[in-house]
Amino acid sequence: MQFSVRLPVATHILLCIEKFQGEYKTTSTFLAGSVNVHPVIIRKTLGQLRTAGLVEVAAGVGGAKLTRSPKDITLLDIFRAVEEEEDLFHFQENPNPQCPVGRNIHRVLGTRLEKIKQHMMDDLAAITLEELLNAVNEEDVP
Amino acid sequence: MQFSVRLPVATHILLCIEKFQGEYKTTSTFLAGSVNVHPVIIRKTLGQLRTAGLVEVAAGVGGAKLTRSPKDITLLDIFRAVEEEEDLFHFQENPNPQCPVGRNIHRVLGTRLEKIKQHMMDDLAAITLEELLNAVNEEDVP
DNA sequence: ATAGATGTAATAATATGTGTTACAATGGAT
DNA sequence: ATCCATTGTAACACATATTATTACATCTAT
Repeated sequence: MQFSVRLPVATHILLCIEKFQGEYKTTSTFLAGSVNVHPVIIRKTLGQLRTAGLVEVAAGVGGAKLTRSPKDITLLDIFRAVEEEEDLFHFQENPNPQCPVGRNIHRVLGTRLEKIKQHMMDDLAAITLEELLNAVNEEDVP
Repeated sequence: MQFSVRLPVATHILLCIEKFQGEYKTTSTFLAGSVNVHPVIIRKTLGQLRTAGLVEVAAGVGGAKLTRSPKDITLLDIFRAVEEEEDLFHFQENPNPQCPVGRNIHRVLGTRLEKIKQHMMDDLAAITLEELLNAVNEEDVP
């Protein structure tokens, strides 16, 4: 079980938008060429990023740009833009309320798993697009 | 995107095995009654827990028991027993190596996501079956 | 031997993720 | 005003993962 490719792809898109700003028009086809997915996937993802307020996309003319500085965009912003807000783990719906384990498992285990998810969110929030962009620029191994 | 019901179900199973040890024979049908899933799901999950060395199952006669104390079984043990070992996020296979973002994204983002997964594993390792069992016993709200 | 139980394969139904085609709508360029 | 590259979005196809269920061979205390 793993999270989908959407966070990595969305992050890739945002990095390209910022890196190539002014140099190339970052159309869905251009971005698709870097990420290596179908342009429609790019457009769908850009749509989610636009809904989340992270990018502005020029309808008609084409191209996208960030709405704010890369230092103010975190992986958590991107994660929330492309993933549903839900529990980290799926719980069995109707455990037996006659059983002391059954009637307590969701609360007892759920609260603890909730905290783990919160840690994950905190970790994602600590990584900015700027940090990733710097790493790409400084550690580039052509 | 969320993890499957397997970790919660496996944890439920282990809690029941320990809680009802000596009182009831914890067969797949008995456990299925508490978890509210099909007995075959229980048997498959018990199979994974047995492979991981967490339980012994009495073939033929029926019933299961833990191989060690609940304080020595963590959620990480259970997680590893029922989930594949893989990256937390799925990466796009072939990003464009001509693009500075494309040829660095996997390493730059991957190493950071790897750390987040490690934190999650550490969090899971910090929660023991004993802690959960105590919580079930002490906070039981019938 | 029998009865109840496990181990496991096979199948089905459902959901999710990803790729693709198609096309209306947009908006600058001419 | 028209053209054309582009976006936005629906529709569909396909693969994979998850969960439920049936079936049955195997096991073991009695």
